[in-house]
Amino acid sequence: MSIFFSRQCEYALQAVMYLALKPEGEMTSIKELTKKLNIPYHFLAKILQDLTYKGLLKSQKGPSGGFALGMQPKDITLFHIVEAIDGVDFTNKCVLGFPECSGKNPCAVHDKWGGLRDQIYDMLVSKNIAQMAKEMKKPEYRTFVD
Amino acid sequence: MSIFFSRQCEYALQAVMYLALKPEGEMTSIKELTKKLNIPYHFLAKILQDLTYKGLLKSQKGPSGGFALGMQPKDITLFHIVEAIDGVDFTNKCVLGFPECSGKNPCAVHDKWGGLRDQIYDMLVSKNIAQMAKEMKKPEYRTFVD
DNA sequence: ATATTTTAAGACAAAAGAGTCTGAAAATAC
DNA sequence: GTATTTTCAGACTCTTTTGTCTTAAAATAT
Repeated sequence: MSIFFSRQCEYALQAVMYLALKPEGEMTSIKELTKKLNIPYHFLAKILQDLTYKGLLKSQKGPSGGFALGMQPKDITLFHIVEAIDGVDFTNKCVLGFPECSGKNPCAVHDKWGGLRDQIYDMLVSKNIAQMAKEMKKPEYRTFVD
Repeated sequence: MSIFFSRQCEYALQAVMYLALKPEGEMTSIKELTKKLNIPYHFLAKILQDLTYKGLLKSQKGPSGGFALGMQPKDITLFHIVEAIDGVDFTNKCVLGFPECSGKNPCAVHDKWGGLRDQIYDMLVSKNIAQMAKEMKKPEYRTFVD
């Protein structure tokens, strides 16, 4: 099982961050993405199509075609991607699964989780996708191997 | 989808907290639990059997039988239950799903998530199950309806 | 125009998660 | 000992998630 995001969503986050490192206007093929990120080809294809349909990416068919960001990098955050793929139920659901849990009728960790939820949200929106991706390219990190 | 724990795990957490409110030695039947917590009967049965096998609960067959805590309430935390049902991969896996993410090769949110992970852990171990359950019984809360 | 390279679309398969059903086994009560 | 009440065990089904495969459609290059 994945930790917090679905597998699809993890792949989406990784792919968009990878695209964010490319020079504006340059298209990247699924082939390159699956190779570099080690994601099943057709599975990733569907995810990228989905993100394209939702406007986060744009696509181009034919030779030298591929995918690129559909908006300005500074206007995209991890939260946008999570929103598009997994939805954002985590912002309002009880972490222990009590259906009746609410501010007036809180579960035992209601407030604690409330704070954590806000911090998770913050983690997803505090930097844009270009900043995020750049962090990962630093020579001492190199999560994206050339 | 559930937020952070699997459905099974949510049910397990809820059931154990419910049992923690019962006087020591008293057995509670699946029937009562499913009724009060609104969990599918046979599904809960399997979960309780699992927790029993792992020593967190004890069981008793026959009339006036049922389930009860298998250890002192003060020695059980939410973490023990999560550990038994979902496992604790969340304590060491990358939240973005990068297989190669580590302290030496961190993803863009590695440190941020590290802090959050610790806080989640803390949420699960800072109080024992009896304290947790009592919070939920407070008259002004009443997540457990009589 | 034709061949090539790419995404688009949808059916399909495999695996995991959630939930159901049935019958056996054990404990109790009578 | 018999009937009843409970857990125990396992097979089964349904749904969701993950992943694969095939064919079509569009764009490009020659």
